[in-house]
Amino acid sequence: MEGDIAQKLRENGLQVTAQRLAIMRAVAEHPHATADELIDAVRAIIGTVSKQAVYSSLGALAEKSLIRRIQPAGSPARYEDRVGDNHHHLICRSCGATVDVDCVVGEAPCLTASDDHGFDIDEAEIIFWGHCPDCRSVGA
Amino acid sequence: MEGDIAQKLRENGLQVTAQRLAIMRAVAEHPHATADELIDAVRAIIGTVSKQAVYSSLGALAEKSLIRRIQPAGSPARYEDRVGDNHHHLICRSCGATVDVDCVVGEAPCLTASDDHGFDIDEAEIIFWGHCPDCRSVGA
DNA sequence: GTCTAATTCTTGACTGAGTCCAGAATTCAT
DNA sequence: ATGAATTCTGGACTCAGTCAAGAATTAGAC
Repeated sequence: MEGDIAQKLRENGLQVTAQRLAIMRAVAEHPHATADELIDAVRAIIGTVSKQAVYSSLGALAEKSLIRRIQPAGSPARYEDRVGDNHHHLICRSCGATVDVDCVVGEAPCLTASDDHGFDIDEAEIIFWGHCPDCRSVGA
Repeated sequence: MEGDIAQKLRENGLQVTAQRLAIMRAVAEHPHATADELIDAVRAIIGTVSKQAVYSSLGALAEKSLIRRIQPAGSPARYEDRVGDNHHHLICRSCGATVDVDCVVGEAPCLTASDDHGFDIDEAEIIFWGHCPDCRSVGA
């Protein structure tokens, strides 16, 4: 429901705007999409948006953990809907395909570093790199 | 020894050039440096290099696993010397400080995904995000 | 419903990191 | 020494993302 989203925005002190609702919808409908792809998706929903509105909303939403941002090496940032369940990602080196992978040890295991060097760690980001079945068969 | 490096290059089918030797030295002397910082470091060693030479050499060296490239979100790529020992990184969200962390479970544990989706996985990249002691005390 | 302050959006210029290209210079096997 | 292959130089260019100023929208107070 659109209402749910509006409420989540309000709960986090964010104003409810047509752009943000559309962005949330676009992210939900296009998991792992880039900002550029989301701009197109949002335009398909409400006609027009500025690049800036999308970037700043994605930033605000990510900050409030309503969405999650992942930045794989060699690729622009991607956004997803699925938050709060410590899952990781598996990315194809040749085609960039991105899939979700549940956490190896079940319960946020890797969240603990062997030595935290005095840091206050709040997130562990894990990316598995490899080649997807399609690209392997092509010999990439 | 410079000779060791030259030999490693040859073993991997790469030609030995002044630029590459200097790049290897620069990476060794500046762990976690960005390409830009390395360009400066290389210039300090051999006087001049083109940006391109550095980028392409870093690429070739990383491909042969003579160095490792890490690409933290929101920061340019960084390079390091320490390869082959499955260690991870801990990065400060505010100042970008990067430190090495040994693997949590000792022996490349996270290298196994719960479900590989048919992918041929060759690397697991783990980045811990948080705030370093300095930035915490400043209240960042 | 109206008003006002704060937040958000638009437009467009701009930066930073990295890539592409063509020609010149080096390396290295013979 | 010689020639083929690799690597380097320099500069234009792309792509992702940021900055800034003013216009528009939102939401709480009346």
